[in-house]
Amino acid sequence: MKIATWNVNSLKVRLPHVLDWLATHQPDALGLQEIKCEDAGFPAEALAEVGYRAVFDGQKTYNGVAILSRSEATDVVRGIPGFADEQKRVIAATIDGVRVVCGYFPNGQAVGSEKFEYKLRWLEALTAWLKDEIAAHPKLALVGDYNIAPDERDAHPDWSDEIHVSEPERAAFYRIEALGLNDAFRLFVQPEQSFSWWDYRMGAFRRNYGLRIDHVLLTPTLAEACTACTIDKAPRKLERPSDHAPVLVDLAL
DNA sequence: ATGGTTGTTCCACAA
Repeated sequence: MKIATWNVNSLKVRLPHVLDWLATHQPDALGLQEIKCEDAGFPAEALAEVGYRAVFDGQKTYNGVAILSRSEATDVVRGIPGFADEQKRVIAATIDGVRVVCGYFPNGQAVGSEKFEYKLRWLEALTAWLKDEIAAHPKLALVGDYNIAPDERDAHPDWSDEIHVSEPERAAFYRIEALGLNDAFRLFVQPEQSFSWWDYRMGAFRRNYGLRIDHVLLTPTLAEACTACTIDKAPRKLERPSDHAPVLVDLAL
C-alpha cells in the first residue's frame, strides 16, 4: 500500500500535475492540502477518469483539504471534532483498513502573532483528538503540511526566521509524536538537507533553501510495515509548480 | 535594506 501527501496550492491550477503524479505513482491514498476550491468546484470527474474517488472539505481562496483514493473512503470526519473553526484544515477517512488523517496545519505567520497563537491552539486541539483517534485505529497515518520543521536537520542552515522552527512549534510536534507516532521519513537513512517546501521567491528551490514541513507520521503497526519514505522533488521542477513537493510512503500491507 | 513569487481576488492578503 502507498500513502502520500501533497500541498498543491490550488487544485485547479495543479490538476494536470496531480493527474500525472497519480498515473506515475499509483498511490492508494493521497492527502491534499490548500486545494483552495469550494466543494461545488471540486474536480471530481477528472479524478474519476483516472480511477480516483475523493472526499474533501473545500473553501474558497484559502485552505481546503481532500483525500483521494482508489478504494472507497469510509467514516469521513471533517474538521477537528469539538473545535469550532471556519478554516477547512482537516479531513479523516478509513481507506483499505488504514485511518488516514490529512491536515493543513496553520502557518502561524510570525512567532508571537495572533495567527501563531491560533496555530498553537489548533495544535492542542488536534493532539487531544488524535489521542482518541489513535486508540480507536491502530493503523493510522497522520499526513499533511505541518508547517513545522521538527529538528535542525529539517531546515536549511541559513534559515533565519523563527516561524516553523520555534521551540513552541517543535514542542507541539513532539507532543504529537509522543502519542505513539513515528516520522516515516526518519525511519530510513536520508540525504542531508532533504526538504519538502521551497519559497517561490529568490530562487529558493535552485539553492535548495527549504524546509522539511510536510510529513507522514505512522502508528507502530504501520511503522513496522513501512519499507520506504521519499520526498519527490520532480513536480517542483515543472512549469507552474506547487511550492511543496509530495511525500510518499510504501507500506508492506 | 529592500525585494523578490504565486494564487485568488478586487487589489490586498496569505503564504
